Amino acid sequence: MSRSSLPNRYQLAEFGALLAEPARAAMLLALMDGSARPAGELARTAGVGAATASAHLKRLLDGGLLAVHEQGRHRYYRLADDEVAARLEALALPRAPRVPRPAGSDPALCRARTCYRHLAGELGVAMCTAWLERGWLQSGSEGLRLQAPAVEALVGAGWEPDVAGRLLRLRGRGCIDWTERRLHVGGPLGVALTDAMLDAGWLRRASRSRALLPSADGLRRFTQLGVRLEP
Amino acid sequence: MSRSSLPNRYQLAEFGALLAEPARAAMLLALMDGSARPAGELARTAGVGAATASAHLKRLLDGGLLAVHEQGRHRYYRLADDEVAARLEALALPRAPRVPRPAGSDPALCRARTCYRHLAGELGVAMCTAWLERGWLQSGSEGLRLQAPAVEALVGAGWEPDVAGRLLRLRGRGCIDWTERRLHVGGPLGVALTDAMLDAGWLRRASRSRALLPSADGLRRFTQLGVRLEP
DNA sequence: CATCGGTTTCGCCGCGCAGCGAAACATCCG
DNA sequence: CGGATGTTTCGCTGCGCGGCGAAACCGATG
Repeated sequence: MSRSSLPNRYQLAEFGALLAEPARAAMLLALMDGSARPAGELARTAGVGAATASAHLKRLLDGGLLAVHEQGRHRYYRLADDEVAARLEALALPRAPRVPRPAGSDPALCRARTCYRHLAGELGVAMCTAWLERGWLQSGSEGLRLQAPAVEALVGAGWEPDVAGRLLRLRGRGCIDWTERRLHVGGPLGVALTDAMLDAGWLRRASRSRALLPSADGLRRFTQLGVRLEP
Repeated sequence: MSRSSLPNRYQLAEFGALLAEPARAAMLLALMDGSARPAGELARTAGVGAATASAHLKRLLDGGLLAVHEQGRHRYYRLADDEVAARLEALALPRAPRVPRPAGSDPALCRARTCYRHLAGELGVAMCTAWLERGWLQSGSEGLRLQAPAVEALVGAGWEPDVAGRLLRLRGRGCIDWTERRLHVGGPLGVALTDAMLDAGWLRRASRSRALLPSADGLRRFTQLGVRLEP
């Protein structure tokens, strides 16, 4: 049991090499808030092509800095663990104990966020739970389907009937939220629902993060539709 | 005043690139104890040629990770500041507040050490101070010269007369100790004195560090010669 | 003053790797 | 099923840079 475990020259060099490329550094920084992001988004963030990004992500994965979560045709990359995040933070802030997460991305402060274009976070989970409970969502062999009473309620809340009606033909997929570890509505249905909520002004995208901010009117509407946020 | 200063991708990549080469990583690790080492020694430690090492040291210097202290024809490199050391330690130990310095190199525990082949550290400073005070060392325009009474005392302490006598022809140079910030005897005289003390068994080299361990007999001899170590 | 030893500069070689486009592969969609 | 989208693999090109030997530079040495 050695008291202090300084890395040897090769371990240190290997870690440094992983940071040494601006594209990789950009990817790591983008993931510092604990989010999991698909390869394509990281490629755009880093400013490189998809092929290049894939190679970088493979290196970071092999190097143990990233973990991957496969979901359909997407591959969500995130930092491997808190230790990696702590190392990266240490490079920036030599003496500070821990840097607080950016407010917009802190799971405790961010009640809603996008999970690749559909609503997730606390609000997404609450909506899924409530609608399953009252039968507005039905889970079948092909996934989640929205039911007619939900459409009526949405039209009653001001949505265009054709927009709401189209939702009946879309399938949803149960998606486990990273931070909540509970189910929410993904798939085409989840995306369409989220897009419609954005159009209706119930939600607003935060500028540079994946956070979604419910408006005051949106919160009222959600309450009307049976979706309650715990205080 | 931004509250948390995460580096941008280029700063992070630049720092990583400096670590990315095993030779550079070895140099940095060798300097983690706060020591200042000449370029040649670092080249040997890293296992590369002098030319290659010089290029690496230049990069580390330009990158702000090292500082250099020119002393005659030697160039002593050390970590630029505590912040750099803290960063490197953080890479190894994500959560530990600070790693204690290796015992052998801790200035508080190491009473004597070599400053490029001559005696430095607490013991070196004490010897220089005492001998200047009692006139055994004289500071002239050409540097430090040992005086006859010192030679007599050394012969009385068991040194060969010709070994001790040769010291009269050698010049010493006042050398500021890094950790003590006080004068000690460097130059040919300092080296010859140190070599003779090693031969006489007053000092012993520590295996893998620059520490010098005075023997029990050595401590007695130093006391006889007017050199007192503060407790 | 001639010499020696430590260090840096210069010139060259060769490897590693980042970047892209094209193509292959997988998944999802209506 | 056929088209669309996200991702990885493959092949290729070019740059960056680590390595060394030779030579230049400088201070120290006797």
